[in-house]
Amino acid sequence: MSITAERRIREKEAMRTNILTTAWHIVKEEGWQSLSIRKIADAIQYSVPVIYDYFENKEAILLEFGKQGFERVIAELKAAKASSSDPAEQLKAIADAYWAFAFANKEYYQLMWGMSAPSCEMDKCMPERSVFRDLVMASIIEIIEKANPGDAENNACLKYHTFWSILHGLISIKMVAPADDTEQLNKLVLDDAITGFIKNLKS
Amino acid sequence: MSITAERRIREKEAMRTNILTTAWHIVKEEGWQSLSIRKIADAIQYSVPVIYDYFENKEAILLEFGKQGFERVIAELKAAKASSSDPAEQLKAIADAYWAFAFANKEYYQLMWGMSAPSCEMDKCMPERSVFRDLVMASIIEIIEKANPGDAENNACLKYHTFWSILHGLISIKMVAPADDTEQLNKLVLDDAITGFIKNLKS
DNA sequence: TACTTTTGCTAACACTGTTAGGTAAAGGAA
DNA sequence: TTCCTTTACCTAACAGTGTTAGCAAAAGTA
Repeated sequence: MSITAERRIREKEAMRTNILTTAWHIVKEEGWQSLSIRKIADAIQYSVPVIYDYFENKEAILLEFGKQGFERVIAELKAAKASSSDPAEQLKAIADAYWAFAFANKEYYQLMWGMSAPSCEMDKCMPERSVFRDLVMASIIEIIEKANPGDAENNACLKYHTFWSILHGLISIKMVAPADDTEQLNKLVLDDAITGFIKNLKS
Repeated sequence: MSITAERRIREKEAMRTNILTTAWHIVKEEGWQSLSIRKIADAIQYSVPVIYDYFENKEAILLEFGKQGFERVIAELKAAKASSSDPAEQLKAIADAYWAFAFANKEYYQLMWGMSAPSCEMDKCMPERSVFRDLVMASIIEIIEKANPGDAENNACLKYHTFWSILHGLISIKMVAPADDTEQLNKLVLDDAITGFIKNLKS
């Protein structure tokens, strides 16, 4: 490969990330609803069709952000799990990390869980979501089984589903209808549930 | 009021409901994303601006459906509560009714909880959602307190939040990423939680 | 009959996502 | 350097979207 070809690949990559970061700025300031190809083109000072040299269509851009979101939250959940070896602490850390991610990056969360604009088609094009689910499920079930070694396998599965639906439920309720006085209450709900999952702990 | 004026009011009302039912058909067949004023106008065989004589804008139409959705689900939850006097049965009936409503009317549920197209602005224009929340909260807390007369008031509130976040969490997870093998598991999660809320029952 | 209100339309504006087709620059080969 | 091909980029357009201005015809009222 010639020297110029390398530079051109580099430039192409730079343009791609330029488009993405510019789009992200727009979304952060105006929300998913008002992200448009023309706004991106204006912001990067190129004409509209240039965008289509780097992304097949608008959905491809959204998909890229969806991927990013899942990658980031997976990383943070792994870190949270690794922050302790005590099952209850691990579950609390995971809940905290997921909660923090959701509200520090509402745009990601909205996109990932279909709470933004054109997310109906997101389903098929989002293997990341399935990967995320399986990963989280396995990880949490492992924690719960470690804490309750005598339990049947079904039981851990049940507790995982309960844990995860509480977490996701609290977050998505708060995200769609924010009420300011439920902060402590929500923490309490989670803590209560977690200690419930662990109360058969051997030690 | 003259006789013709009565008829004209009646006709105006008929046109309004015609617009709404036509829009509902479109949504049922093609989803929220592809509901447009022009499609409605085509379907009712009128020109586009006629729609604006009956609704201020598109959002007003969506809002009307949102209102409808909340009214219906409130009615069904009331019926569910009235179907028994045993607290555990009441909670189960409520969970069942809410679950059934969500999946029998996905379009309503998506609109009501911001899982469709232009729902970001829905917040301000949706007192129905607050009314619904307060009503359900009071109703469920009453059931839980009846079952656990010795408990502190806080405890019932906690249990309500847990119950509702599990219910909403399970539903919205299943709605955005449908997995077919979780039907029984989800029921089990709910039943388990409910018996947990009631286990201090006096009788 | 004359006047007013309502009803409904055509046409347009300002946006969307997307693409066809052309131009000029850049890269590689002789 | 010259020729050719590829890439980069643009203008202009198409088919949609929500929304509105302005006009013609019908209906109601006096």
